[in-house]
Amino acid sequence: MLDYEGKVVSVAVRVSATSIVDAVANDLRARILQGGLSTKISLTETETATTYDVARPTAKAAIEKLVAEGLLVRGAHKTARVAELGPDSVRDIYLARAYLESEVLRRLASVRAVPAGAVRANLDIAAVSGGSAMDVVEPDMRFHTCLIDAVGSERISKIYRSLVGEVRLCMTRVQSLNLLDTGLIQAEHQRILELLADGDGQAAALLLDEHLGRARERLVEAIGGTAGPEARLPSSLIPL
Amino acid sequence: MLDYEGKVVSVAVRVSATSIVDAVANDLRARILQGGLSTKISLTETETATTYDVARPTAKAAIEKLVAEGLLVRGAHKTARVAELGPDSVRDIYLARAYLESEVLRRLASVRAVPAGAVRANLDIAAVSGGSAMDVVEPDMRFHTCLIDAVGSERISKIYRSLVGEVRLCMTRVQSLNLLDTGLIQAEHQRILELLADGDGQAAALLLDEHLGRARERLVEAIGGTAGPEARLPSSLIPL
DNA sequence: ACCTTGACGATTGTCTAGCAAGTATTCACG
DNA sequence: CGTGAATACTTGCTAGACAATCGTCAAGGT
Repeated sequence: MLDYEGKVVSVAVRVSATSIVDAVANDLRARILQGGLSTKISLTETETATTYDVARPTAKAAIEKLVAEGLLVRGAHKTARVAELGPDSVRDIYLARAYLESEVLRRLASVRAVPAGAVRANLDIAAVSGGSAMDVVEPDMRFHTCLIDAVGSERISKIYRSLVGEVRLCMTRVQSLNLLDTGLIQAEHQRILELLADGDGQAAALLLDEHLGRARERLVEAIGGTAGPEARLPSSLIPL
Repeated sequence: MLDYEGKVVSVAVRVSATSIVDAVANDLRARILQGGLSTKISLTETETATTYDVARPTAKAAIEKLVAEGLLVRGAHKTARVAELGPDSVRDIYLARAYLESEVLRRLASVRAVPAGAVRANLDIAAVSGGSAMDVVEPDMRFHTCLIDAVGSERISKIYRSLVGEVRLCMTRVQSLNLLDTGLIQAEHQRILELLADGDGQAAALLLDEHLGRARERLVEAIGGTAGPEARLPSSLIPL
């Protein structure tokens, strides 16, 4: 269950000599993001310790790591659970995303920078057009992450990554991910890249606001909240 | 040394029933931000445990908390030290600040929102005009924090607070804080607030970029780097 | 003289064991 | 059926210990 065979062969094939608590935290995070853990079941320290065959302080540290990341929530003397992430949290996460990405687009457009990774990610979105809707999540995330990383700021990238973790967390809550048309996503991404090449940061930021706002309200609706007006399609792209 | 008398009276006067590790982390953070700890001295786990009279895992948790905040750095099996924060780190921190605050100003201007707390903070800056240069740091920080908090996003505020912690950390490295004229700071803040009231987000964002860019390069120069061209005064405000 | 290697101290990572305190559940009783 | 107390469970924290690793430094070989 853990990619860590015993304790003696800590350095065998992998160059990454991750600590035990990191290994536990990583596997736990993967299980959470994959949706294997519901918000109802409780993540006891002793329970996680026994499942991973580690001591309780180690499991405790791993849990606290994930709590700091926002994927788990825990009160004092209370057992940890997977974060709830209701409609208000989703809106807050997407608002923070929009703040970061809007400004990033403006600054990228001011130097007419079109990140190569984003172009490739958008091509990958088109490639999986026929597959499952879940397969589009990864390239979609990669597109936005590449935009953020293009500014070359260590802290901005770190901040965005924590937000992405929460986004993926609330996406696992939605089983049917047919929230958006793949073609629409790809087309809007393409337009954003074009606007970057044109140096029109203002238009790119506005389009991104639309893009994220629609995804946000669709996600809110899928979680159980009431979708806002941003959920509707743009008038120029409504299918006949 | 710790506002926590023994272990039995965990709830005595303070309403804040902080845990022991939080109390240690808070006091440690205060000492770091106050400049009481240099980057040269090493923060050993056992050392911290003995000074605060707690067990080693408790001190370890507190140290790891501060490492996660970015105030301490520590490699594997290596002792923790106060973060170095050279010129490149300072530029990265201020870049992230600028990204967040620029977009915040744009959105605040779009609804012509002028946060009352920011107005008050700027008045406080003018009030301490005759005092020490160190006294202007607190209202200055408060001005910018109020702008961020005005958008009402829990995550954006949290993100910004972590950046502010790092800013204050590298400010403690500079003993002589005569980096900027108090009058200039106050005047630019005032102009930003006016632009918010006018709804001109673009101009507010540009002025903020100048404002932060100048502070950033002055700070870079003060800690040993070579200041960029942003350090100079605006042509309209150069004193005769 | 320089480089490699070995040893040693210091520090961290992890474990075991346990006690105290707080929370949640359950069960008896009115 | 509702309420309060007893109980089990979980967490917060401590003490002690051992292994692994890093840094330094000295000894030895080339």
